[in-house]
Amino acid sequence: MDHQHKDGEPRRGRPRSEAVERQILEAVIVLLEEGVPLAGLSIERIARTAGVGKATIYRRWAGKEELYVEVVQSMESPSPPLPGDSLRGDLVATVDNVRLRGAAKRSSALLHNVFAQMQSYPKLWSKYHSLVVDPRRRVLDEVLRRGIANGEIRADIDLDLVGDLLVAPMLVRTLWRPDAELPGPEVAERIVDAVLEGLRPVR
Amino acid sequence: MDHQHKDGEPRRGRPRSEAVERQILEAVIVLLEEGVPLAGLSIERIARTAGVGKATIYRRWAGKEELYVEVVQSMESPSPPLPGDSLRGDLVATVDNVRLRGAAKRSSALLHNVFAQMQSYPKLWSKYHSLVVDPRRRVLDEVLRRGIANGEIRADIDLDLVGDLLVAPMLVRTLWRPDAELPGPEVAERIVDAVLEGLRPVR
Amino acid sequence: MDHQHKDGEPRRGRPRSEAVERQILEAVIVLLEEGVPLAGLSIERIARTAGVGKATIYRRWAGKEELYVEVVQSMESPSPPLPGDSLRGDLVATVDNVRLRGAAKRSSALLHNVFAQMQSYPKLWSKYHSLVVDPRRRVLDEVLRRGIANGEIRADIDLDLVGDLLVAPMLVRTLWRPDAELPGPEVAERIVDAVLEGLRPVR
Amino acid sequence: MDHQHKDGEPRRGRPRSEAVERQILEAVIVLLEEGVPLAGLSIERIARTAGVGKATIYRRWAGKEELYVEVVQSMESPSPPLPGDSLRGDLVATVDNVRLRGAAKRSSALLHNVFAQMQSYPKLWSKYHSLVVDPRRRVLDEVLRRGIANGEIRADIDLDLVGDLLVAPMLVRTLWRPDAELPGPEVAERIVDAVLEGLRPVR
DNA sequence: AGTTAATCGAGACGGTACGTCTGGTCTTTAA
DNA sequence: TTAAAGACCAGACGTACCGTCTCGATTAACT
Repeated sequence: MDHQHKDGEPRRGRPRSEAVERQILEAVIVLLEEGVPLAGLSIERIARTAGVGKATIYRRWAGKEELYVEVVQSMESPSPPLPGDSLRGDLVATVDNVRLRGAAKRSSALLHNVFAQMQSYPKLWSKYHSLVVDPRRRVLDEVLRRGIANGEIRADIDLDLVGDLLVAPMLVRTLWRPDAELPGPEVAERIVDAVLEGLRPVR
Repeated sequence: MDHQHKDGEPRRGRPRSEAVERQILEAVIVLLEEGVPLAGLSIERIARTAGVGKATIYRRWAGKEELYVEVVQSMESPSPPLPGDSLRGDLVATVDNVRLRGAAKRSSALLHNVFAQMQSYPKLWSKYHSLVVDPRRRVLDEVLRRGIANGEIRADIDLDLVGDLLVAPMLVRTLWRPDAELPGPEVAERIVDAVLEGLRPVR
Repeated sequence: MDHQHKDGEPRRGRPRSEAVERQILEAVIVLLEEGVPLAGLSIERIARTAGVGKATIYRRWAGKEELYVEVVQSMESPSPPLPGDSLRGDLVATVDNVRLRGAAKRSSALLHNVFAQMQSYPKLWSKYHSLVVDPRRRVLDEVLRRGIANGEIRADIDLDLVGDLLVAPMLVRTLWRPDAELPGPEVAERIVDAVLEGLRPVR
Repeated sequence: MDHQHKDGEPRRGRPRSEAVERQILEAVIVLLEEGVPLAGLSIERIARTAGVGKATIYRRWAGKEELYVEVVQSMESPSPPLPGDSLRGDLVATVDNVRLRGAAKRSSALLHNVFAQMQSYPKLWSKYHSLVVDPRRRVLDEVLRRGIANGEIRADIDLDLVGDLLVAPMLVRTLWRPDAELPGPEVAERIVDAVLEGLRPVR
């Protein structure tokens, strides 16, 4: 997000304050937590809340949207390590990682909204994908590939599709349900089991 | 959407023009198709494009959002009848119905955006759910229940979860992928087959 | 100042409020009387004081400067009629008319400042000239011409120059002296007498 | 202008660069000559043009206005010596000295503007008076006093008023006329003659 | 030769105003 | 009563300056 300079150059003038950067991100989060609807956020109001000049925000981000990506990024919890004990265990952990947990849960409505808004800005959406979604997807792919190598998963299957089968239900339940009841930790297990076994009755 | 009067009363004065109503909805669609981002739509601009006064819009809808629901609704294709030949056939038809087809495809970016925006307005989101999503879900539930009755699907399964397993991957691919490559008609088949059979190798 | 429409056309839409127009002009005067320096006036502040949206000001005037001309114009006292009894009497009345009197005196600092600022905007300065300065000058010219016709003034003299000889000292004393002691009513008489008689000792 | 230190003290640290001082003054003149309106001058722009940090300007002058006095001062041509041959000759020389000539003419618009602006800042205006206007006025007073002593000018006359009669017309023509046609060298003669002789027809 | 201290260009900082645009409401004339 | 037009208050937009404040790098004079 820092548009300041190509490194190596001597970087002149007063350096940007990191404290100010944190104040701004924090202000956005605080406002959303206070129930201000995303549409009610304005650069002007964010600046007022953060006790910061508008130019100080524009110096760092080109607009609201870029600021939002960074807010979301700053709230993402890092992927926990996989248990590694079994295929099922690894899949459950990976799928569960899609749920909103920890800091990200400070306000589920927050992420709900920020995500929604982000889709209106294709560039940002794809930036978020490459920064947050893709790395997680790669972890999932690796787990699945190991499962195929072990013979635990049929080899004649499209990894990309399977990824969606596992992750999409959790995403939809997390971000799309109007009732906003966030899924609990047992949901990942149920999704993984259903997808692994299929719907056919046990033969 | 019409806030005009309780029916039965004689309704005096100049009647509202239905042509104007169509002009307004059409103007929204035209603007979105021209690539105007949803955030760039304003009542002012819509009125200008439709050749209509702002008040004429406010007289019909309480705001942009309510107008958007009507736009989306006007673009939804009605659910086609199920083939009814087999469980797999009915599931494929139902899942495929989630894809953007026909009029809805006039501009996929359009729906993509309107959906995104809609999530920011919880009331609208739930209204859309009850109008569009829920009826389709009920159709899907019915198909699955018949499958259980036939013995084609195991009975010990949560219908709601299965619904998500089938629909969510299609939704995510349709609305969330940044590359915006819309899924083709074969995707529904692949999803249904994978979910029916599971990931386990054939025994 | 009204940029609205060529008359004759039917003029549609809500008409501009004259009350609002007065509120705006009054707000400028009130602020200046409160001692706000001209440099401290901003459209934003004027709008706030007048209880008016900024756009409402910009709809009428292209900027601060045009607004100022109208303020000055609205404060100009109309030229009083000439006594007509004698050349000297008419000249004294005309020169005295340059002094700040009546409503214009509400705050001498006001005009002092508005004049100063106006000089920075050549277009306005010349507009003010044609609206306010020139008509007065024409009155003065007429008085002088009558004086020449009567034989009370030498005929071999440049009217324009004489105009300056009479008016400039009063202007300079009114607007340029840093001590800001405004000239009293006797000054016009002394200027006229000195200019009429010349500096030469009485022969 | 130098707010640095009471002289005599040892003054440590890097001394101020005189070159920088000249660069700044020159930058102001260059910008004004390029046709930038005075209102378009900003400390930021002056600093940019001079290739200088903003603080370097503020270290020397408290604001734009103080800088302007120094610019004007640096452009004033020193009063030329009086011819001393006759009363009329000395008066013409003195009045002519009010005209913009020589370096001051580099851009008449420049002084025109700087003067105008200066009136908005009473402190500066009076500073300019004591530095530039008053000395000239004292010269004029001396000439007039000598004329009275010689019997060339009537003794019953207010010197201050006469000063204005002579100087004001030239000032007004130089700084106030919207057409900006600067007076030529013959104007001083005509003013002096008219004031000396008066408007009465020759008896 | 090293220290001290004010200077330099650069540019970040919290503010305020700019002139434009939109949101909703209100007020006019015409149909 | 509705329609189109457009004025109205409010307030956000992104830009430009204000005057102050750090930065690292000079540049003397004083140790």
